[in-house]
Amino acid sequence: MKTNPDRIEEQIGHFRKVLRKAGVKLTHQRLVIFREVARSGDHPDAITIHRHILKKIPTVSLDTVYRTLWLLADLGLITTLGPPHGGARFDANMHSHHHFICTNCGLAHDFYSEEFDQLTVPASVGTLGTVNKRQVELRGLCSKCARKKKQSICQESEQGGVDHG
Amino acid sequence: MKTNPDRIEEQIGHFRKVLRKAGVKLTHQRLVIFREVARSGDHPDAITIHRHILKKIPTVSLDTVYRTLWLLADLGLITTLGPPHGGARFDANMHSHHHFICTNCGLAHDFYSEEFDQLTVPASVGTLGTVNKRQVELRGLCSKCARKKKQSICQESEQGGVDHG
DNA sequence: GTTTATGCAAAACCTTTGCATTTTG
DNA sequence: CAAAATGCAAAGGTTTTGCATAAAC
Repeated sequence: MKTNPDRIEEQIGHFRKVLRKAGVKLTHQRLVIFREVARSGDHPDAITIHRHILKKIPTVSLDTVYRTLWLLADLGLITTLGPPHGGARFDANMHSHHHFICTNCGLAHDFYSEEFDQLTVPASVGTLGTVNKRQVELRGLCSKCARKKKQSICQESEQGGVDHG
Repeated sequence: MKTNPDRIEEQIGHFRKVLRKAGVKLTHQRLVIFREVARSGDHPDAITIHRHILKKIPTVSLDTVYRTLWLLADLGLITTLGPPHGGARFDANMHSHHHFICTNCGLAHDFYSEEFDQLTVPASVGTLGTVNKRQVELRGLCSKCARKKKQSICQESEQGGVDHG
């Protein structure tokens, strides 16, 4: 489960297959961008990825990086951290709680669970730093978006829709 | 544990105390902004908060909302969802995994736990939507930032420092 | 009264979009 | 060769900053 070279090549095989199946062209840029995200274990943002890609393809543009990343996300080859795109979101609930997050519209709903509050921090995490807060993120499709998707298309929702070209 | 009026007034009492203790002025704007974040259970972004505040203080500016939100976060009165500010972050690790997130520098490190992979989704969440992914977020200070804080100030770090005035 | 916060305007970002050119299948 | 992706440049958003005015202690 590490980002070792063998695993990355395995992932790239899958990447090629998914692109072909989706009828999407396999360009050099797309391959290098995907490899970069797969290689780096620290969940970089678009600009960090662009900086790294520039060393391999000096002419690549930032907007290609963005377009590719959202394409890969749409194809299910990568995911994003936190709520789907948009600005910082704030939370005044300082009690131990957890979140259900809709990966389509960004809805974030609190819920409570004594079981989740008491999760034991794995020993391996101790070497990374000090844990102040344990929070479970359950990600999926909220009922509203599920309904809309069923009807036809999920284009609008309370917190803003999702659409990357 | 709901955002009912009583609980909010209780939170506001705490809010006043923390501001006084920190030697920070208690302005009308700050009070209204804090109350708005406390009131809304859906973790709004700055612009959504601003829109709501405008109904109560028609002259409030968006930059005051931002300044206030980050101030409240620094005072520990509110938190942010996901990695601390910055753009979208990408993850090519499609295996079930979990994150340690440094709330200071934004470092996000994967770790694995069979126990965490198998968390039982509470029944109450079923009404919100369909869960595709369960992911635990352990939040705290990474060892690098802890070291820097100890030395003097944590001003710089790999993924960008934190400093809101 | 002094210090601090606000509002304004402008700047600095990050992200997306339209279009001519290049590349892929 | 047709269809699609890239790079460029420009626009669209969001977030931050400097400074005069206004408000809190």
